[in-house]
Amino acid sequence: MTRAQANIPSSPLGRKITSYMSLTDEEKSFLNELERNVTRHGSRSDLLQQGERYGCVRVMRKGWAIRHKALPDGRRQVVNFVLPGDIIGFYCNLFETADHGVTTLTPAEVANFQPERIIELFKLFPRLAAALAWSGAKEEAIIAERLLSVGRRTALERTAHLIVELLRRLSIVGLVEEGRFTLPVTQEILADALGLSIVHINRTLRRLRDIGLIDLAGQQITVHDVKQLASVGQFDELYLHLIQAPKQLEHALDAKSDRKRAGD
Amino acid sequence: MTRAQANIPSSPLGRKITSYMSLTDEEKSFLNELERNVTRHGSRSDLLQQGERYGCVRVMRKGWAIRHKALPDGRRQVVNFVLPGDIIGFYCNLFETADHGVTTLTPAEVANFQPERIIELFKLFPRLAAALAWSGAKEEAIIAERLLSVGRRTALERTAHLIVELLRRLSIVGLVEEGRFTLPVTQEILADALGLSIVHINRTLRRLRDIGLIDLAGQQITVHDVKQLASVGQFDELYLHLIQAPKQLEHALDAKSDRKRAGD
DNA sequence: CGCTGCTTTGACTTACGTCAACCCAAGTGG
DNA sequence: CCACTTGGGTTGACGTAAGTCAAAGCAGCG
Repeated sequence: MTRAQANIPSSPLGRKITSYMSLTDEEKSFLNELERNVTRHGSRSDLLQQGERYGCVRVMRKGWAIRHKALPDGRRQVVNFVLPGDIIGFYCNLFETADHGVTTLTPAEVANFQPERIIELFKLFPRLAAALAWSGAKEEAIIAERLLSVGRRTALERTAHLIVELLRRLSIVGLVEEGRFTLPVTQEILADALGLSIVHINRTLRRLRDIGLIDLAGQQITVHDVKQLASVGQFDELYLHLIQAPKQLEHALDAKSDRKRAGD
Repeated sequence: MTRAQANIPSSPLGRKITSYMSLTDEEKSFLNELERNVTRHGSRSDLLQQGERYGCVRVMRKGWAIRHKALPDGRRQVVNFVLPGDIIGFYCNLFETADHGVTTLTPAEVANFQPERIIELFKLFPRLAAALAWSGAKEEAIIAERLLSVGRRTALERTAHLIVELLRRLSIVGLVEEGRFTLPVTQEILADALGLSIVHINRTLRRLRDIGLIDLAGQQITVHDVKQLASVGQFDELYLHLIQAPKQLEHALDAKSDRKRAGD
């Protein structure tokens, strides 16, 4: 790996981490190296099936996917959306078998690497390990917030909340323009994400349109007034933990990792 | 720290990890050291309040607690139950502020340590770091399963499912005897955990009693036929990931950590 | 041009929520 | 020792948000 390549993290994962923590060259090149093996997948293809043995760790480079769980009789719950830059069940890879499936919603570009490399990462780059742990914690926070939605918010609130969440998450990776973004999702999938029936989601979206909060044209959704939509969904920024620097992390790691970084 | 002390992990956390991965003396004593500072709390006391800055990392030694999120208008969702041996929002401690609260349900004994020590742990004991990551992943899996419950299971199924989950989780730490265990929980809390109203939980429990699947006497609950209750709740062992050894983890860490462990 | 997969809408059903009592046990204080 | 409160549990009557069923519209596509 060349030095030049190492300096600019070309990996979405690297870019994501860089956004809240500065990386050493060694770390960057390790990440780039990790994401070297990229595969392409069609729309609606299973990257992982519930009950299957885990294969490799994956990072979403382009496209959308969902993590979902199903009951024996077919009822299904979408646990989370996998957006560009997201890791696909990072920790889950430590498990023997998958307790959920992962399916693409669009054609997707995915980076793959062996789980052993995670262990390697834990040993060689504790800062990266901690950063990824942080990232995993954010995922948990998102799922917990969805649980709050499904358990305690009304259909209208839930739907509004999800739209704002996606808007915010997509903004970070630069996929929103003036409140407009692509939502490559059928109403069935929205229903499964929000614990509603397909018919009810339809009516709820219609209501949001009628109120004038959103516009839907095919897969393009436009949010006219984020503030208002957020307030309908009782959206509280807190859980996304977008605040750039987890100071504690940065501090502690910088201060004491000088030994390891002496070579730079 | 004495050598003798180091050999037997007296910490619940240590015991938990030992159950699926053998620890070196160094690792054990580090864990024991971590849990040295123990505090006691009354029933119904907040260990952490939503919106508050995180203080320290906590491990539940004795007693129950809940992690919960609330909406501005008071509606509340219990995200998870914290049982003896559980870490309280391990990763969350990397965040600036808490997006959820933690409240004890019983008098509790809690071990506390500074978040910096996690960083230390990441640097000095990658195996422990990975083990804790695994443990965090299990927590995420539990929350995801609860999301499936709240989103897609009926009230009866949900309730049955939760009871079986608690039964299984408590068995691991030896708190179940012949299908009987203490459930230090009001119906209001059950309702908030399952996204139901308090009245409806009451009727649902009654139904479970009428069918003869459970017995409730005060805070003692007895499960007569776990198999049947599990089938009512569409309970699938998979998500708890109780399978002892995460082989991959154990393997990878053992094989390559010889350098570090040379001293033993 | 007739699939097939998705959305939309109306009519009706139902699981679950709300309201409002009443019960019971465990304090607690006069 | 007994009133009185307080926090929970239990039950009935009734309301409603959301589900189900069913049919019709509407692309895209071989």
